[in-house]
Amino acid sequence: MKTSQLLIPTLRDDPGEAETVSHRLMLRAGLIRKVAAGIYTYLPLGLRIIRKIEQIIREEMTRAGAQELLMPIASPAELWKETGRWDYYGKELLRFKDRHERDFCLGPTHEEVITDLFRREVRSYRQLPLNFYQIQTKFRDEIRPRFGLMRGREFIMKDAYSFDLDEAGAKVSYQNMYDAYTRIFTRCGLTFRAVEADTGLIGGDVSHEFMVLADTGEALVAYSDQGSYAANLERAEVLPPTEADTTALLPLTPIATPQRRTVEEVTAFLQITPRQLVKTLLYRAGTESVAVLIRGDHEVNEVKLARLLKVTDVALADPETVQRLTGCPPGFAGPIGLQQVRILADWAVRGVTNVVIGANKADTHYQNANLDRDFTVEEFADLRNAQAGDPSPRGPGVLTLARGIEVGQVFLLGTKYSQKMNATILDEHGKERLAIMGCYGIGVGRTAAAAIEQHHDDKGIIWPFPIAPFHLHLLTVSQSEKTTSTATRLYSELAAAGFDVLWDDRPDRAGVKFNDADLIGIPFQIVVGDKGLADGIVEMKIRRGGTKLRVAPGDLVAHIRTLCSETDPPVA
RNA sequence: CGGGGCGUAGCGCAGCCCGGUAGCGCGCCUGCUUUGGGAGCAGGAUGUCGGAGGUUCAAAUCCUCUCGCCCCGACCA
Repeated sequence: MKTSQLLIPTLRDDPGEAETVSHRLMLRAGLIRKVAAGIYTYLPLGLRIIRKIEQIIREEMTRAGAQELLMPIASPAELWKETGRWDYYGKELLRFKDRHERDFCLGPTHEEVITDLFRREVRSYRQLPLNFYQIQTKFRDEIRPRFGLMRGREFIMKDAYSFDLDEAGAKVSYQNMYDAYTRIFTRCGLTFRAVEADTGLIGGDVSHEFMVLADTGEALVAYSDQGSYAANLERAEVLPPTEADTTALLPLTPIATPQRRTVEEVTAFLQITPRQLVKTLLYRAGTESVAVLIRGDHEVNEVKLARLLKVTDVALADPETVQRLTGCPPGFAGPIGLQQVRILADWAVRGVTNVVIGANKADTHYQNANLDRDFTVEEFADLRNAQAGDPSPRGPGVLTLARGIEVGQVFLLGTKYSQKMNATILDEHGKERLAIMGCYGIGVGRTAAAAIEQHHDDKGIIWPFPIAPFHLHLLTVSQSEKTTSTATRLYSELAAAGFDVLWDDRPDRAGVKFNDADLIGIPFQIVVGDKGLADGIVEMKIRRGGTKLRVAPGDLVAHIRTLCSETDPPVA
């Protein structure tokens, strides 16, 4: 295609609204434009990238035996009420009424719709396993959309749903998708890691997230430096401490700590380290309040806490509640004499002696508090975030933390949806059984954004070849008849050889074209101009690394073929 | 929802404190020259100053309300 016929509104300046690299470059390279917060138009170049990623997804989903269908964006409330998610999903679910005052929502995910289809249309185990997928626009009314396509409200998602007769089959389907995702992200040229994940609102038992490693990622990943263990920090397990602290117990002593509330303030005031202090945090979990004891140098993992308490959500108690339960303002709560709530503790609290704790009295702490002697704990559990240096919970090594962008997630759902919606099939004995389900998502736009986060330099984007909007960027830097005719010939030769070619045929100066080309980031630039043609060559520039080559026009196709096969990632 | 910031030409911004005919750079249009890393000269077009109300002889500027957007946090496939 020719630049003169495409809308590619590149920007010289960084738009003020964008902070992250991918958001900025997507706007500057003319890939997207914002319509409202978290809602974007894909311009021609941006759409081509989306389509390339979709194509890779389709090929791999087909290879994995999944079949494509397309569900509606709007779905009726009744289906959501069947599973309870009409109430449970909260404000993220965008609801509206039709002209008959019937409740509808825009689909944030499609378990209900696909399960409804399945129960109506599939009767026999002979038809299983089944895996349906679609690539479709989703809507989630996110609290805070941000970073362009990274966290939009409206976004393109590939979602797949598997149905099996039994657990064993479901696990095969799950692994099958896991493998397909690995191929997809590899083909997209991404450095990623599959990590164990929490299941959140979707539910189910087993889940992995595919994380593209990047400093701008919103998620934290803990992984073993030597073994294969890797998990989202929300999920990463921490083993109980193995060594007992045998320090001699000292007498419990109250101590005035005026206005010292935080771990930093108290430890600085008493000249102790954070691990010599045990925090007492009051949480609201459903209708209950609980106290959580945790070492001063640790952080409570609220996902773990919620899972232990079997609630969907926990939050720190507000100051009034703290005052009511402990008799003092926040900052001085402690386990001694705490009557009205259950006291839970992280494993690590068992391994420390002579610690500082709050005294449930304003401006007062205790020193040398000791478990069992001075206070008791109802239950110990893994309640903290893993930290760098913690031993890997499974396999060798210690944990390292890194940031990641979640581009995909796979879930083994079990019967969570099939049970609520009564999606049954007949087994070989003619008996009804609940289908075992899995679901699998990929954020298409987010994958594009993640690719930019991983592949760019100070001049612009450097697209991995397989998802580049075009393979080759033909730049004519002279307006002469000779240059134009050579370019015209090359343009059709390269297209005939199977390459997607963008020809910058604008009458602009060379510098403008070079800068735009670097910004847009097509992997190979081919520069045709009078200067080179006088020597009988055209110039090739490899965007990644900037290597320049001089090639005779007649050798160009063969040359690019060789280069492509050497490029990392290779042509699919 | 809490905290912070911003809405002035297509983009980036100044002007606002201290009220007095709306500016700069880039881009855009016309012409000429130029043409291998964001050209030069000359001429030109483009604004409900986010919106509503108020104060005032006079509001981009002061006051009130409101809408939108960005960032941090809470939240989240």
